[in-house]
Amino acid sequence: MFTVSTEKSGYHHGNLRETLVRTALTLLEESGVEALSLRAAARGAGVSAMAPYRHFADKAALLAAVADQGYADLRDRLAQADTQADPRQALVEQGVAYVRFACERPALFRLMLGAPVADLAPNSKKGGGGYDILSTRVAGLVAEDRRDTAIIAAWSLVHGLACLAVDGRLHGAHGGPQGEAAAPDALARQVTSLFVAGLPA
Amino acid sequence: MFTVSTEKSGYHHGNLRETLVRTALTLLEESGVEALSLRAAARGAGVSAMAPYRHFADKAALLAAVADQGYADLRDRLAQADTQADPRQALVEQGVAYVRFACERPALFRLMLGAPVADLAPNSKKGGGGYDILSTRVAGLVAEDRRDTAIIAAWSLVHGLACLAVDGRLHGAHGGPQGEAAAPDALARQVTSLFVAGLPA
DNA sequence: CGATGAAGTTTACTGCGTAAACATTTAGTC
DNA sequence: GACTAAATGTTTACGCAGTAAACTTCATCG
Repeated sequence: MFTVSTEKSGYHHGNLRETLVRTALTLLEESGVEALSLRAAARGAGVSAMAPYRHFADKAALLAAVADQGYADLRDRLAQADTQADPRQALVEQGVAYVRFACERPALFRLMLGAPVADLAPNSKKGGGGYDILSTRVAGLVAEDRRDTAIIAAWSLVHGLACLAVDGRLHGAHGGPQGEAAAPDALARQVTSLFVAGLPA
Repeated sequence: MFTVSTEKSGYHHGNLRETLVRTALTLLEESGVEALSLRAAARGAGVSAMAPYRHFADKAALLAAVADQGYADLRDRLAQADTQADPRQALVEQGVAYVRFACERPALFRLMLGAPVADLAPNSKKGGGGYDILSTRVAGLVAEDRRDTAIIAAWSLVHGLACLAVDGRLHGAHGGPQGEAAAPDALARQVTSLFVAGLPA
């Protein structure tokens, strides 16, 4: 039997894999993607530059592991937001939660839902990250023949708003002189409300 | 007066800046972002590795120049799509054009509308890339008090769908056994139609 | 106790972005 | 036409990145 020792014993770290993922996530969120390198993660974990290769095939594999953390988090948030009496209200709250997640953790959000980094993240596609929570909620709101379209539309709407907000494309040439855009939270609520209101029963 | 000689004369290239942008765009679209380096662009232009620095402050500046090409292209496509009698139809066509652009030139689309690369691209924000075309069309469809919301919603919707399609997140756990997702074109039409239909007059 | 294999280290190679110093050409002036 | 300055390319060099290969340490099992 093997004990997954959490101690470090000088030479052997004991818990490198998890430490690397944690370090990488911190690096990502505090200094951006461009600061996230295998070597930097190794440094942060107090280990030699090549050590990560004992736990990850390559950089993409580490990124995938970090992304997976994010999928679980996002899923939790959506599930939390979905606890509303009114189904339409629940959908709106999911949208707000999605956008809020993106704005609070932009680099992680981009890693998770931007250009695919590897096929190694189990939850990277439609099935993960709480997609089912969103789609179930939408499915309960529209007739079966428009169900698929409505689900994709709902996801597209909040995903698009999240991307635009995260990438700073909602400020500039809008209303006011210097276009002080509304907080993404509020925007998410308005936009998803508009969408939900227009949804055919 | 100065003649912008298009000839190359051995040592002096004569037209390096434009050649670099063209080469970079080709590299980007044929081999992806990761293949697009200053050095690769220089190689493609048949010039030394440092030559690009005479025309671009850094890599970000070159990327910004490439992106600007894309903004003009996208703008043209939206303008073209907007030539429809029925204003709602015109909006739908704009959405389809937006998504089609993204799917046909995914790497360029990501460069243009993904994580901002520099503030050097004149059209990178809301004001460029045909944002005004979309927003004008939407503005004509809804009452003034919901105008701003509707504009952002419309952009979010098509932008989100474009991102999801480009990043391959519309396949997988959907309808069919292996989820043969509908063509993004068709999806775009369905989704934007649904949105337009639900828009309050 | 000694072998085995997992986990870490060192060394090395290539490509990248960038800075600095140098070389070549073109343009503009006497 | 020769002289000079500015623009444009080139060479050299540095540090950092990802990764491959060979070596080292150590915990475990027979």
